[in-house]
Amino acid sequence: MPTPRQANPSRVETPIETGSHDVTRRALLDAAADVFAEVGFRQATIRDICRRARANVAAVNYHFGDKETLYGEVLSEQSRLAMALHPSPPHDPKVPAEERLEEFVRSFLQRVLSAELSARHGRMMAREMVDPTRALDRLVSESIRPNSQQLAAILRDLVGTGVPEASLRLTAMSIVGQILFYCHCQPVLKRLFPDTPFDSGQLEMLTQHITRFSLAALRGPQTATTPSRRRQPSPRRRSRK
Amino acid sequence: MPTPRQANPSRVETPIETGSHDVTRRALLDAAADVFAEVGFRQATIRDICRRARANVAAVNYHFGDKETLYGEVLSEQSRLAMALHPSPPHDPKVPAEERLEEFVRSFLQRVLSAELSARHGRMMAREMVDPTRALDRLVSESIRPNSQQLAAILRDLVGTGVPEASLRLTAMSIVGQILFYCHCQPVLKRLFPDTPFDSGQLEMLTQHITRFSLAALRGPQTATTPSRRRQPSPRRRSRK
DNA sequence: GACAACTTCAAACACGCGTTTAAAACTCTC
DNA sequence: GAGAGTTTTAAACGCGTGTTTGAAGTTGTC
Repeated sequence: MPTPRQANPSRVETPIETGSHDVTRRALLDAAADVFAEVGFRQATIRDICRRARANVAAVNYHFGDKETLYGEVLSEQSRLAMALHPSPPHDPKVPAEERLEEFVRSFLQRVLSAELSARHGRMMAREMVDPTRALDRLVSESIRPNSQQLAAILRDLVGTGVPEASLRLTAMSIVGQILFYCHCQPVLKRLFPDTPFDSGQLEMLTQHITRFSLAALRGPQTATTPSRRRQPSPRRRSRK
Repeated sequence: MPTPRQANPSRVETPIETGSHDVTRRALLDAAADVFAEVGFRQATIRDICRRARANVAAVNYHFGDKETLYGEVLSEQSRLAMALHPSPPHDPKVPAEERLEEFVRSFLQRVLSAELSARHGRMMAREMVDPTRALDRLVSESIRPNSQQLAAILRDLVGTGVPEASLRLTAMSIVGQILFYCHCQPVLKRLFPDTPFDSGQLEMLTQHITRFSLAALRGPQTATTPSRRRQPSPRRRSRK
C-alpha cells in the first residue's frame, strides 16, 4: 500500500538535511510560525498555513502527522532561533554582576520583542503561558527553566550568600515580570498610549530602565523602607455600613 | 410573529431586577463566567455554558442575542464585582504615598488572584490582554485606564514634580508588570516551582515584596547606579568566528 | 524508459460549532 | 379558564474545522 500516512520518522532523528524534498516542509514551518504567532495554536487553521506555504491541505499531515506536532516543532525551532540570535550572557566571573544583569535583561527583551524575529517567539511564549498547550512542558524544561536558573545565578552574585533562596526567587520574578509585561500587554499598551510605542525600537531604553530600577531595588534591600508595617488582622474584607 | 429573536433591550437600561424571569439569565452569566475564565472566549462553547446553567442551547441567543454579547456582559460584570470587593485606595493626601502604594498593590493582586472571585476576573483579563477580543476597548476605558491613572497619581506624590512624565510611566509599568506576572504566568510557575504555589494564599507576602522592591527602586533613582553605561554601537548582533 | 518510492492533489469525511426555527410549555391578567 | 405574552425546548441548518483518501504527478535508480 503506497500511502505514507505518517510523517517520515527517520527525519526526526537524523539532522542531515537532504535538501530537495524539504522545501515544502520548510515552507510549512515558516508559514506556521507566522500563523501560530499571530493567532495562537487553537485559532490557527491548517488551511491558512498551507495557503501561505503554497502547499496542499494534506501537506501538514503528510510531513508532520498532525497539527499539534507541527506546532511543537515550530515552537522549539523558534525557541532555538531566538536563543541563537540573542543568547543570554555567559557566566563570566570577571564581568561584574551588574553588567551581566543588564545583558540578561537586554537579550531577554530582544528575544521577546525584537523585530528581526517578527516577535514570533515572544508572542508564542506569551500565549503558551496564559493558555498552555501540551507543548508547554517541553518549553519549560528546554528554555524557561535554564533561563530562570541563569538569572538566579546572576542575582546570587549580586546579593551575596546571606539572602535566602525564596527571597532571591521573588526578586527574579520581579525582574522577569517587568520584562514580560511589554510582551504580554502589547494590545493594552497600544490602547493606553497610542502615540508612544513600546516595541523593539524602544528596546535599549527599556533595557536601561528595567536594569536600573531592579539594581536600585537591590541596593536598598532591608533598610527599613516601610516605617509602619500596617498589618491589619484581615485586610481581605472591609466593613460595610 | 411571536419569536422574540433578540434579547430584551429594555433590561440593559433599567437596573431593576424583576426577579422571576431572570433566574435563567443569572445562571447563564454565572456559568459563562466560569467557562470563559477557564478556557477563554473563543475556546468556550455555548453548549458547555448552557449545560452548566441547566438551560437549553438556545437560551444564550434568547437572553443575550449572541455569544459575544454574553461575553461582554460577563466581562464587565466580573470587572465591577472585582472592583467592588477589592477597591483601589481612595486618594487621601493625609495617608502617606508609601501606604497608598502598598494598598494599591494589595487590592490589585486581590482582584487578579483572590480565591473569592475564583480568580475569574484575573484570568479573563490576562486572556484579553494577550489575545484581545472586541471587548478590550471597553475594558481599557472602564477599568484599566482609571487604574493606571490612579497609580500614576500615587507615584507622582512619591517622586515629586521633578521626574518627567515618561519616567513615571516606566515606573508604573515596572510595578504593574510585577503584579500581572503572577496572573499571566501561573501555568509556568506551577511547573517551575511545583511545591511553592504563588496563589491567593501568598497574597500578603507578594504584596509586601512588590511594594518594598518598588519603593527601594524609587529611593535610589538616579544615583549613578550603573557606573559605566557600556553603550556598544549596535548590541543587536555579535560577531561570529 | 521502466519501476519503485516519494510527494502532491482535489475531494470528501466526520465532527463540533454558533445560530435559527417553530412548536410546546409556562405564566400571568382579565 | 381563555388567551396573550413570555420562556423553554428538541431539532435542524450552515459552516468551518482537522483529517483521510486514493489517484495523479514527480523524482531518482538501474
